[in-house]
Amino acid sequence: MGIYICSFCFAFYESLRMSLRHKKKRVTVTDIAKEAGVSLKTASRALNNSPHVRKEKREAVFRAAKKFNFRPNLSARQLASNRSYVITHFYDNLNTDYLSKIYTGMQKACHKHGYYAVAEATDYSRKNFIAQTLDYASSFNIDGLILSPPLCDDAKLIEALKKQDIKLVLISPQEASNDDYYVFVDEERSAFEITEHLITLGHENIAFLGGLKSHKAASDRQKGFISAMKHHGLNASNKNIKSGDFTMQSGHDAYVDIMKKLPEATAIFAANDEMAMGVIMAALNDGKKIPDEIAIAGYDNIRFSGLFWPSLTTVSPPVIEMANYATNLLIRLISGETIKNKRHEFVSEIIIRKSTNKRKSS
Amino acid sequence: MGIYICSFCFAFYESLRMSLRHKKKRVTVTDIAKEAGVSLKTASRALNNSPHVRKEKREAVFRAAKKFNFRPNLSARQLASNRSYVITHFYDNLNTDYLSKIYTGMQKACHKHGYYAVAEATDYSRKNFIAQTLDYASSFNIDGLILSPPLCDDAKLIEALKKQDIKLVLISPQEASNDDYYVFVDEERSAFEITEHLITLGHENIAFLGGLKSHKAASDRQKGFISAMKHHGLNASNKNIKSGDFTMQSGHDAYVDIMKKLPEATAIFAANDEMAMGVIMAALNDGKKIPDEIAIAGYDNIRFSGLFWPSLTTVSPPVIEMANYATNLLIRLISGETIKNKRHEFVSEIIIRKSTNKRKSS
DNA sequence: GCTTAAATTGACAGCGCTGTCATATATGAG
DNA sequence: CTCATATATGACAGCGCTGTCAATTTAAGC
Repeated sequence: MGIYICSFCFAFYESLRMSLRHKKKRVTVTDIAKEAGVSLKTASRALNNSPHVRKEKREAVFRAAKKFNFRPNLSARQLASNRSYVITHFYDNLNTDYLSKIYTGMQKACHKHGYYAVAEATDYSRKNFIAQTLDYASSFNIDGLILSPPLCDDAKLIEALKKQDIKLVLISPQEASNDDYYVFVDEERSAFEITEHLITLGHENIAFLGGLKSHKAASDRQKGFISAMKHHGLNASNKNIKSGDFTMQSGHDAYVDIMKKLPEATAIFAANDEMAMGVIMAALNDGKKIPDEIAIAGYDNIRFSGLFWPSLTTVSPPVIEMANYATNLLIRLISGETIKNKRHEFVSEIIIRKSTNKRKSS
Repeated sequence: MGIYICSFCFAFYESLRMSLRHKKKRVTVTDIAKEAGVSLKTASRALNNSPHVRKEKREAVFRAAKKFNFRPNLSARQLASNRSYVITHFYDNLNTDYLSKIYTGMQKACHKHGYYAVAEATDYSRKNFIAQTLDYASSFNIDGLILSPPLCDDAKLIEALKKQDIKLVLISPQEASNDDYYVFVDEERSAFEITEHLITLGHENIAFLGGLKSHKAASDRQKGFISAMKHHGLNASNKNIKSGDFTMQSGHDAYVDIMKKLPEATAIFAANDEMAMGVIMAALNDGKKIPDEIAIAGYDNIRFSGLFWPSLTTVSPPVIEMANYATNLLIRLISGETIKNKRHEFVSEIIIRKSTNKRKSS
């Protein structure tokens, strides 16, 4: 006769052992398969939306999964399929606002497909930057990468990643090659629209404050401004086009300059919100009432532009949606789907706040 | 005789097959073990810093790992050890600046220990918020959670997570129980110091602009202000203590109020940067020179405070370091280490910029 | 030297899933 | 009804690692 252990004690011992090992009982595909009366593999197929499963069995599997509140174990899936289910956003950018929005968009898409979203800061200026990036990608066995400016414009990096067979989707590249997948936003159009908004309000002498020349977005915004002005028979020349460096300070300085050379200006459109805020501060300091004496518009819709006083009329690029789309696209690429449209265009929203108003006839 | 396949063709076929299956050749622990002349398990132990490995063998293993540029496969590790190696930051907060800093700090710590950092937005107002959070944690098999305000103050949530045996570390909880692990920063001390900075500059009539009463940080900052004033024999009463709601607009309004009731004020210390910026704007609008006619200090060091014009003297809480420490602590907890100090205090840095200066004797 | 305890090591199973490939079943053409 | 073809299903191995536990080596004590 063996040793007798009462079932209660045994259960107690087991539960103690379990709790010590921190193992929670997991529901596995096998459990689901048993419940649904199919094989392990069929259950797996059903759960992965394979088309080769008969309707009744598929439904039985989903019923069982729901009943047991089944969650696939990602680690096992990763190991078996030799994929990481990790999508990384590589960035080198201090704009936390922008980064957070990208992350939010990625998350949304990743969550839906059982992927992990990871954001990874890189030091672009580092010597062996590309080698380190590749090293990282292979060590974490990254399935796909989202690249935002400025990294998405590094042709060498992109080439190296492609060679490693890592799927890529770019966000707002300055220029993309024909075989790049990317999302972008029509800057020129939005700049046109917000300029038109100012014109509709009755402004005729509008100054534009541009950004760095090397920055494609800045020159697109300038193009939009110019064409809106011309379209309405208004002047757009050196006299009312200035340029700054995207900082608040440069917005401040530009205001002073504009008021000296174009004192009749009743509106200023700055190519980014920070400069617009600099303009606002200089204008307030100058004793001008905003928006009654001077209307001010920005671009980007940074978080602060809504909190500012007065709140800023600006252009809001749909960064979250872009990142979400890009990530969905990336997941489809990873899954081996063939994709017709390698690029997708987004349109920004014009957000009208308190810094612009009808021109008061003086 | 079998079928003859020339080795060249075979190699070609293999490489084609590999590339089609997207399988890169992986270096595994087995390879390392062979190279180092030890068993698989000993190599595994060495790589995991187990103390039960002789020095020579440990070194041989590390040499081999280095030679082959070995990276452990996290999925396999996760699966075998029933841990996810994922640490998640749950948040419900719109302040992207703060979130990014926390993420950066987590990343640093996670990277060092082979963990993934994940940030997960939650909707705190949702009805079944706690159930959903638990569901998420179990589905992703999360090892540990970082909680920041306001989630770190939800006693019910914390209790539910603890019951699930999920390790927790809190960042800046309003009040923590004795068995919580958390990091925090001494707000009162920093408020004291920055007030003292203003006093040292010669200011005597200093106004304090507080925040929401319910916010512990705000009342700590106010305490620091009061004790610094008293310590230097200066007045701190209803006359020079106002309160706002942390918005720029409320800073603006408070300035107007202060100048009406305390026109002799030469310095204003606001309990957060946004209100300080509102104060600056109102002061500029009022024709005051900053910092010569009025000095202004804030609190938080949000990204914008350095870009503002004039740049803002403020208190910079070491959020990145706090998150990094919290994550390291969490990893130690997960590893089963017993920890003596459940709490860790941080001290903020006072950042002196252009918005404060010596009081000009009028 | 021998004995005993402690430290070190290795063999092996198995985590939960997917890929492969062989088998079973359904469908359609004649 | 038969055979060929397409579709659906399941058995099984194995991804790379860690936990368990037994075997081996080393150190310590006398």
